[in-house]
Amino acid sequence: MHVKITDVAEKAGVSIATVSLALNGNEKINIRTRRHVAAVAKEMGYRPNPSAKRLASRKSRQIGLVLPDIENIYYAALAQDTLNELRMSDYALIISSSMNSRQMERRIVSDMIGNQVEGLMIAPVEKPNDNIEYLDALNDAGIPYVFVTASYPDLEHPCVMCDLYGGMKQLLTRLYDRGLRRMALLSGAQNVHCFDLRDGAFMDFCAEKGLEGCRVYHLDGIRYDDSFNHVQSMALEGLDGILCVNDMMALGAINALKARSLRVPEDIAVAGYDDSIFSRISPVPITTVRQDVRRMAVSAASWMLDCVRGNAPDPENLRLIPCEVQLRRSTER
Amino acid sequence: MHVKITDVAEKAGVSIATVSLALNGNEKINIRTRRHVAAVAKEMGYRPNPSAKRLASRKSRQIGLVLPDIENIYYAALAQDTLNELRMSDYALIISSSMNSRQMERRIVSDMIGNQVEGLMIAPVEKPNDNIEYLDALNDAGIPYVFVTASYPDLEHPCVMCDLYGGMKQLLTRLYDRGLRRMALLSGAQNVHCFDLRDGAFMDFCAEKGLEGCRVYHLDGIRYDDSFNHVQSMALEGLDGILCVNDMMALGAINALKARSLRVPEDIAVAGYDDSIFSRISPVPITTVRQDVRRMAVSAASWMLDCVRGNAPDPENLRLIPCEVQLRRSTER
DNA sequence: TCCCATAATTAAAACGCTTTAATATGGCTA
DNA sequence: TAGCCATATTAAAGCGTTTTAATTATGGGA
Repeated sequence: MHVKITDVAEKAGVSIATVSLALNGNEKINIRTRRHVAAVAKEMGYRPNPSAKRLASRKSRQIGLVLPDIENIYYAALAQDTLNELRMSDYALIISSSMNSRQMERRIVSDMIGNQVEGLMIAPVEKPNDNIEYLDALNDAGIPYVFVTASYPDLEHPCVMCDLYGGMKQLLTRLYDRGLRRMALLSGAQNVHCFDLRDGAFMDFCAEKGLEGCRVYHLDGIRYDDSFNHVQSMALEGLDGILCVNDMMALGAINALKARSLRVPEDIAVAGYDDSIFSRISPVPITTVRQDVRRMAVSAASWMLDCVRGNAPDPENLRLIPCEVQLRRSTER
Repeated sequence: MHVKITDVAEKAGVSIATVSLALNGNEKINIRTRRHVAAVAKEMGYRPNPSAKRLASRKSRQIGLVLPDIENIYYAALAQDTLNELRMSDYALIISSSMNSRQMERRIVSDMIGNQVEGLMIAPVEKPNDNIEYLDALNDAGIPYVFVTASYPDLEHPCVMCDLYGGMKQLLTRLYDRGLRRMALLSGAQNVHCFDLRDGAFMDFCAEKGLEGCRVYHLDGIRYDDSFNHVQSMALEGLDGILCVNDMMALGAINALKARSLRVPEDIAVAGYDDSIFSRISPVPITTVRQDVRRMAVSAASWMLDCVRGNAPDPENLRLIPCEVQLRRSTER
């Protein structure tokens, strides 16, 4: 039914060892033999059985990507970019999504280990203090991993992420220059690194400048409704700016402010984060901070490929990726 | 290093055949032995090598999902739902995205075949008239497939999708009842089934009601900018409604109308499709048609699982899934 | 006690590839 | 001409399971 290596060997008049070596481009095999074998294989439509290949070579040729939420536009972009990055390699990408559940994340990682991925790229739901168990499992199994969209300097894991702290600082500087003095940050759950970083930048900045009355709100969720509902009922006295950890939330804030008959940016400025489509479709274009997701994907994938291929991974790939402020009308006063 | 079946067999005091059969729940093995083996395996942390398993049983235990664009919220939802649906099965889902390129789609399908998926779920970029080549390949390889979010009655392929035609008809009926008589439909490229269906419903409806001056525009893309730019420059005389094939485009239309100092819905009504987040975050909540993506994913996955498991697939799963109109303010006059 | 049917277990043959150590070939040198 | 060496090829031993046919218990009836 299916053509296998023995068929190719027979037709090409060589041994299966030669076919295998030739097809894998082994230099030991005479170049003319290699070409001949390749031609015969192609003619016969030979496709090596991946399971057999994996078993014999003890490599799964698979890399896992664990996402918190594939329906989040940001992670979807990460998935697409990673897919593209690995497409030309001989590694397949196995994508999974935990729906923001730590428990699910653990199960997924466990399944990935069971499925013998050679490496794992993890965009963690939370700072993995109590996830360490699965890191142990990864270490025990000798599976290289890299955190994406997260960074844990204190835990010394390989991480690639954008400089959220720096991005927030830059944004604040620009807003400060525009005269904003009392701002609120609508953030996500505490102890989630990507929020903690921006919370920290916010508080540090306010402390540096001696700004009073600035405040961080930790919302339960980071969707449109979460910020909309919150802004609808929050105390706004004296506030001249609302920052959000993503653009969709910023849009929620804008719409809630409008519902309260407040104008953006005249009465109050609003800024988002990520430079996603939401910042551009807003009735008032939203000032935001651009994250270079593509570059993040490329760095993480390159690092991962180095690891699984046994090359010395380039530490350059683990460097923080700078963010860039995009000023738009929502903060022009 | 890694514990394998021989280790378990030795420790349990049985043969590897017994271990294999026991672990796979074969009734031939005494229930006590099964339990004993299971206990030993668990204690030793035994995880069968998936490659060996796949090779020996000649099953890859993998199902592929080919998407046109994973960054599109609609397909991302489909991916998540499918992932969830297969999670409890013993099949892994391999997700890939073609970035709306037919060529890429072909390559992906080819790679999936090479990777020996047992079944394929395809959300095709275009009506597969010239894709038939890869369908041949699938048939030759005996790989069952099902189209999702697409339906080709004339080609007689298994398909699961929402009733886009019916949904559009329902929407038009509601709008007609509200007095709309001259409408424009902003659609996507021709010969893409999911657009063709709605275009057809639109034209059929207009013909039935004898509406003059209704018109379908085939835009190059179906993103925000595509509709925004189009509406910015299109002739609006006498038009009382603009329909779009998704909510993001409807939002683009609304914003473009606003830029032209036209009010929605007072001056002109706007409707979208999908009932996505965009219809709710709009300054004017958008009337739309809800597609039950989850149900579509469940149906497709169930059908696929039946196929790969060798069960007779339930034709019920291939039935058109009804759509539901969501009336919102953008069409209230 | 013996036999036989039945239940439970196992030996051994795949599965289709990789990889290593060994073999064959054919100059070239001494 | 024998001996070497470099190059090219191959035999054969895995890799860790599943699966089938064969073997070995088990126990109830004659």
